[in-house]
Amino acid sequence: MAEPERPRSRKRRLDGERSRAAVLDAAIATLGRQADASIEDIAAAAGVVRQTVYAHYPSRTALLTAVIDHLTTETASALDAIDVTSPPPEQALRRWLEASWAVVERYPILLSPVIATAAPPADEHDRHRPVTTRLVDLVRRGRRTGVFEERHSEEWTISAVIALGHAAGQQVAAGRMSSAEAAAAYRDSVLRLVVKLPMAEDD
Amino acid sequence: MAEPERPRSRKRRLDGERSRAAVLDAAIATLGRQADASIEDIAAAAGVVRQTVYAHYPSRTALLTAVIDHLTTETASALDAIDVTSPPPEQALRRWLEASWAVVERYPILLSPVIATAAPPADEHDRHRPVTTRLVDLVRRGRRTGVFEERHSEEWTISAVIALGHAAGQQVAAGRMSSAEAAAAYRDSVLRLVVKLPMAEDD
DNA sequence: CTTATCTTGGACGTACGTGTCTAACTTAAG
DNA sequence: CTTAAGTTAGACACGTACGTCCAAGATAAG
Repeated sequence: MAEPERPRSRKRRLDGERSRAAVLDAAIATLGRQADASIEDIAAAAGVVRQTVYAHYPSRTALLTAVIDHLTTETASALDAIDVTSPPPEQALRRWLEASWAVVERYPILLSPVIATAAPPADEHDRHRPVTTRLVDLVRRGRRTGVFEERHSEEWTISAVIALGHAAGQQVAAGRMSSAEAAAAYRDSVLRLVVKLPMAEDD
Repeated sequence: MAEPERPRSRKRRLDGERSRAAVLDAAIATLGRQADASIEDIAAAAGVVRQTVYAHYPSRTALLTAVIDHLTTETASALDAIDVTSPPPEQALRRWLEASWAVVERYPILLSPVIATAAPPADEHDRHRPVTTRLVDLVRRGRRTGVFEERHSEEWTISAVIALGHAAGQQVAAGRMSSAEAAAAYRDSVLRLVVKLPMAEDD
């Protein structure tokens, strides 16, 4: 965390940083396709050799951690770019859905069990919590203001939104829907599920 | 399929069949919790030793196939018990949801990637298709009769229903919702998503 | 150009899961 | 009780992935 990145030695080659980034990208892409990909697979995808991976990341766990950290940072900044707190909840939700879909499309690994399962030893059980945090706040606000459905628990709403995101991502991955179709279906479905209807229905 | 189960040898011990069933049950339970459980794990859960598993199932793949076959049969018969073709689509969907939730609750492995991933070599890519087939037919009928939403593709509806089932199952598994809560949330959410609203909204 | 960094190839040890075999034992079936 | 079915313990071969070490070659930095 508090690492000043002190250039203590006189020579540092940007050569190294490039291959380090290549390995990280390859890990994200490869693990997104195959959650149990080996270091060998990742190295091949990065165009390097297994030992080079270990030169930058001491262990598989370390690489996994780096992947998750990178994704968390990227996602957080992508979601920070949108304002989700001031617009009316429905509008904010639309923006959140659009932004998060874009991120998921760029990093399909986010929908893979790699992230959830990769909790090393006794780390936080939800590393990607910083991402859903904004959604949680948004849902709470929508409920407080009376424009979001409150029939079921808040957590159910969150998990339903995530689950529909998974479904949309899988449709695209399976080639059964275009990215635009999936995005629209995802958006419409979530809104239909979350936003309270104009007139109250019976039970 | 057409195996007369001929008692060709003079002695057959029901002892064997009991442990065979124990292994199968243990495999279903264990793989439901941990998709990559070893034969050792399954054997331990069954109260036997690894070699005993191999005495009944020649390979891991064979065991997996047996698990899937068993689940397919069980699920099919559970869903055959309900009539999903004659009642009005919404009512039929309610029944389908209730029945399929009961099955999923009994066999959490159905929501695990074990089933989808376990396609051996060039087998059907969807072994559990016989289960969703009924849902597909039901959704088609509801669309034709004009009571189900047609805004997005049929396949999206199916995959959304499955995805919400996953979400509900995970909530229960994580202890965040009771089984009854999850069932209700699942049912309500699917209906809200699938059934056309009384009055057409704008775009 | 010199030097330290980086990558590479080769080899090695370890751990784990699969699948097979065999001999000894328990136990249900006749 | 006798016999064959079934389970067990032990050992083995095999493959795969992880992680480490080292020496040689390529290359960017000064």
